[in-house]
Amino acid sequence: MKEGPDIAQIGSLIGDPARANILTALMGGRALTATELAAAAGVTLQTASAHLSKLEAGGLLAQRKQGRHRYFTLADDRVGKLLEGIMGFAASRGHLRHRPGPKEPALRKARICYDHLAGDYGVRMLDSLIEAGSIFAVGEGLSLTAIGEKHLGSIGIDVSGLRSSRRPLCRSCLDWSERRAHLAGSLGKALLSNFLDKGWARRTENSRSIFFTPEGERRFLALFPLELSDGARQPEASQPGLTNTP
Amino acid sequence: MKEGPDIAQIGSLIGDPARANILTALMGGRALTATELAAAAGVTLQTASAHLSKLEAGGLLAQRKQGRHRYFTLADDRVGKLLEGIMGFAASRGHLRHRPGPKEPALRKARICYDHLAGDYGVRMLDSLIEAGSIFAVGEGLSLTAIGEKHLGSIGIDVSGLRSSRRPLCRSCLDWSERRAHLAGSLGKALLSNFLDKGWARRTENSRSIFFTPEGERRFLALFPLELSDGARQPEASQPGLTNTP
DNA sequence: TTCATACTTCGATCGTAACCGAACCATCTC
DNA sequence: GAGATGGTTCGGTTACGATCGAAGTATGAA
Repeated sequence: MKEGPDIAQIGSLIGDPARANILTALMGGRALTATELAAAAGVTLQTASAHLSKLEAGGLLAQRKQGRHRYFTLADDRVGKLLEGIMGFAASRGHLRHRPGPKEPALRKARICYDHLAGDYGVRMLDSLIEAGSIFAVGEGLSLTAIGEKHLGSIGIDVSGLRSSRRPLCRSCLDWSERRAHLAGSLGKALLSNFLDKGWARRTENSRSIFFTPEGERRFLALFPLELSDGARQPEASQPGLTNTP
Repeated sequence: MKEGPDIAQIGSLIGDPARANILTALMGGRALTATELAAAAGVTLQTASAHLSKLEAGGLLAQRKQGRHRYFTLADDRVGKLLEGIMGFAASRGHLRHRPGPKEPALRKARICYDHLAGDYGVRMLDSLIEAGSIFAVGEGLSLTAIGEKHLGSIGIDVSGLRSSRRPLCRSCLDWSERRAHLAGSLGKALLSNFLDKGWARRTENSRSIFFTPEGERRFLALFPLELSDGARQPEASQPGLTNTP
């Protein structure tokens, strides 16, 4: 016993329902105030304050004072990835919260996962990019190709600018609703920002779901077509000479 | 609030120190009885029994009755991956258990991670395989090459047999002590089994650490050489035309 | 059958931590 | 300055869950 890092500490941080609600709310990516988080968690401000202190001490949250407000975010994208990983696991065990609520379908269709697009649309986007040869996939690894750089450049994504950041360009993130990978990393973030900037979609209040306008939806689907039928989708692309599929 | 899967439930399962000890012990990969796990967790048998019921109900554990014994294991390798992910996160935040114990160095050198080799030696093995062209890496994705299949076949790994299993052949797993990737998946498992079978190394009682014999260590290091100096190691291999590095 | 071992269930205790009311600071507006 | 809003700290209550002793069930050994 007592081997390795202390998983119990962060487990218990995530294990409290109020704190889990706070973390889930912050998965939306935007910075929220203590008051907003208290409402999200369903507790009073005092209680939320105590939770927020613990989460920050545990390294899960970062805060930034702005006037008399105190804005909280997830500490970094590693926290987001960790939480999405746990969500994926929980979803696979059927531990959905009680019963699917009315907002559930919208959430499954398109939602924000920390800072990038997830849900059916997120998965579709990655599938389409792989099919088009824009992204090269090996197992769980993703890499932008020269074709992809040109392709995305044409819709206004400055790849070379993204590459200067410390953060990996492409990262695969397991989608809890689709149980398949979608695109994360700085490129995933840039793509979602691009859609929001163009007005194709907008964020909804108090929810992680992303609402596409009819026009935006049309354009999105045109930009990311899928040739294969749904049943035949192959998430793990391979190449001659490479053998990774189970 | 109340969006998405219930992360609080599994958070609280992992969040109890006794249960965390049980899970950590089971990361060793071997099936353990309730009595053994009670000892590992530092609680009485009754208490452990209650914990084990909860963990099983939560889908983290699988049990198998054998005579009057009841053997527990992690439910599957996804649980192992989840736990290793949390460990990696916890280690990165400096949440090591209190202070490094006497067993810590051995654990950092070579240990078992569910069913494959981790620690310095695990990371070295993967680095060497990539350098030798046996494994092709793109970001976090790993793939066995034709060269690698021949190479590993020569030391007694039956790759085609492994490929028939449902489980992915190659998978990268983040090492909490080295903070870099090591090889998991059915190939990772087969390699460790191979070393143990050959007597190069053996498992230690009541610990996840792996002990290499002097002869085994010599052979292991010869089989997996490293050309690059330690400082210049490049975890994310790339290929002309592929651009994934930050 | 009898005894021992492995484990579970029951019942009671006990500690901790989540919770909120109230009071207290800090920052902004007027 | 006074008042309002955002947030923290303090104190006391409460409830849940971890814990163990004791008794009960199942399996194997003699």
